[in-house]
Amino acid sequence: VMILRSRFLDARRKRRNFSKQATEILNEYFYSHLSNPYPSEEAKEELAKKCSITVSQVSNWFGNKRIRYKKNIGKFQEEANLYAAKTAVTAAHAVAAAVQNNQTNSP
Amino acid sequence: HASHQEACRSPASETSPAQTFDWMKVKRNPPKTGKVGEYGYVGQPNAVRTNFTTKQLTELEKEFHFNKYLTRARRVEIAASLQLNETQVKIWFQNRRMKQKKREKEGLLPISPATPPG
DNA sequence: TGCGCCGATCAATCATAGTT
DNA sequence: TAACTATGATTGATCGGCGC
Repeated sequence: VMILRSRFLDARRKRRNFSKQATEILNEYFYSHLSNPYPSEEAKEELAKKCSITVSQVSNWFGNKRIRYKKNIGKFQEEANLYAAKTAVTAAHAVAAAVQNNQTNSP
Repeated sequence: HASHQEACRSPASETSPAQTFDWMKVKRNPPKTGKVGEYGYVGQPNAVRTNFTTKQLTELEKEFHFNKYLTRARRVEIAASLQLNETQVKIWFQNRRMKQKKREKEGLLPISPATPPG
């Protein structure tokens, strides 16, 4: 078993978890697009900027998230409901704002 | 099988996290990387990911630096000398090119946070 | 009709960070 | 401190689309 792992011992070495808010942003996107969690290149760039990470890292995050989610959906139910509720509130606010905006400046 | 739950809905914000969408059912076919015999394909469809040895990777890397693209002839030579399928060599180069491109892209933008507000 | 390439993704695994 | 889990990155290989 001379599987020379030495080739790795250089990159994956020091890994840093993303900031909590970055993960928050990524999860919000993921769960609010659960029917099709495949952000476009543009969306990835936007997420990358908001999270202060690279586009590749956004791609890696979604790739890992999708695989791990479908591998064990049950394990993510709690998280899914959490973000579902969160986005629901956000959506409600958005609607409220839209209504407000509609009443104030709309022919 | 088919579900009949979507009538009208916003592009975002799902209401039932428990739903199983098509992307969750996606399954990749197992690798058909069978061993190459003198009589053509032999052996079972290697159902697992091949682990290239350091020697193979070193040679492939060396060749890559010489040529980013392979000719059919060169591919045959390398595959034979490294005990790999022509397909594996072809795929390795393909992935290597993508990796190279990603590196060039990464090593240019990240270091330039020049982003004016607005 | 087939092949190689691109771009995106899958899926398994590695090595580490965080938790118990 | 050890054992276990969560997570970011890597990579051989697949999928769909494009051009020749």
